[in-house]
Amino acid sequence: MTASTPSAPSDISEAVPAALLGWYDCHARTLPWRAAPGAPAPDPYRVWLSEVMLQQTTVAAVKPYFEQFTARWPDIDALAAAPEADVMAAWAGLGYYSRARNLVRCAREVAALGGFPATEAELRKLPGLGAYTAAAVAAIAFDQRAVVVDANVERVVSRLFAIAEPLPGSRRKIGEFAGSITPQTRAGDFAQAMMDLGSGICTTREPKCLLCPLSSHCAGRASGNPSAFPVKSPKAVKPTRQGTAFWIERDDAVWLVTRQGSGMLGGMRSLPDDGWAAAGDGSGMPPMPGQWEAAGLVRHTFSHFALELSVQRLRSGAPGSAAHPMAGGEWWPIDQLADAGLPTLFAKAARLARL
DNA sequence: GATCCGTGGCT
DNA sequence: TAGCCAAGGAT
Repeated sequence: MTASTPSAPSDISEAVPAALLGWYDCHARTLPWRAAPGAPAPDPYRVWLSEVMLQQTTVAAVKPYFEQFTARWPDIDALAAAPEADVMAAWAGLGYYSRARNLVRCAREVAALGGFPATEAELRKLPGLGAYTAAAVAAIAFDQRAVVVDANVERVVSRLFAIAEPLPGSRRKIGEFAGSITPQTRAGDFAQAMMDLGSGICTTREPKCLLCPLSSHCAGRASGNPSAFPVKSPKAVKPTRQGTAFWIERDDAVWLVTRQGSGMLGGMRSLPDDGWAAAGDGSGMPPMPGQWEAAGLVRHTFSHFALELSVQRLRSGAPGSAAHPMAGGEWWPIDQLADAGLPTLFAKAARLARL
């Protein structure tokens, strides 16, 4: 490294982090899981929990869940001791439910270890921690120098260096450029500063270059059209599937099942259905004979397909007149349905059936 | 590398 | 408003 004055660094690998951290010191967002710029690192448990919740999920959606989780399970030992079903129900509505299953597994592993490992490589071995989350926790909770690359960083770096190669093929190149501007110190602040910049300034549409601390270094801005970066491959169109869900009611209770496996909504409580998740085109066959009535249609869009869910309702008459219609479920009091932890699709279906 | 896996906010 | 997309991970 050639000589350069700290006040006016000439090399981009020094100028960019210096400018970004200076901006962050004044403009950092205040978030429930975050320490102030320059402050000691926060509790690794809270950093980890927030990072998992924030995977593909907006800050606005995460905030209430983070508050509820930390109030109910204030530390790793409390979460490790929680029944998995309670955690799944508490996660309901947040989506990507494999995160909740891995959250419980991870909590139990970490509790058995006596605490979180403090290195990126060890963190990476834990369930639910991929390259991004391991780097983020290492940097934010343990002040380890780690190259943290999420969608924000991909966007900022793609613009800063005007990377023409489209995602996802450009990931390796983006990682190398990100590494070139990641400082040796203040790793956590740098990572969070990149995310704040990507979230509030270097936004997907109409980036606010006039407010950007990196604008003078930005090749994307110099190109005249920073919004053109990152270049992305066209995405596939979502097919539409049809399915049917069944509202079976008796004695002010409804029959709920718990979904098996790790597929769609795996491990979550739900209404019985006709297998649309696996079959792609549900048979519509009810699980038992009776006077079924159409309660309506729910339209719901998942990550990779849209669903038109027909909701069929059966009010089976005299209380206690029949045995359970199926094995593997439970009668749930309808006035306590909010506590069942139904994923959003089935919460919509239940709302329809109760009208 | 490609595919599967949710949801809600924003424009 | 209908589409776009967000602090990704597992397989």
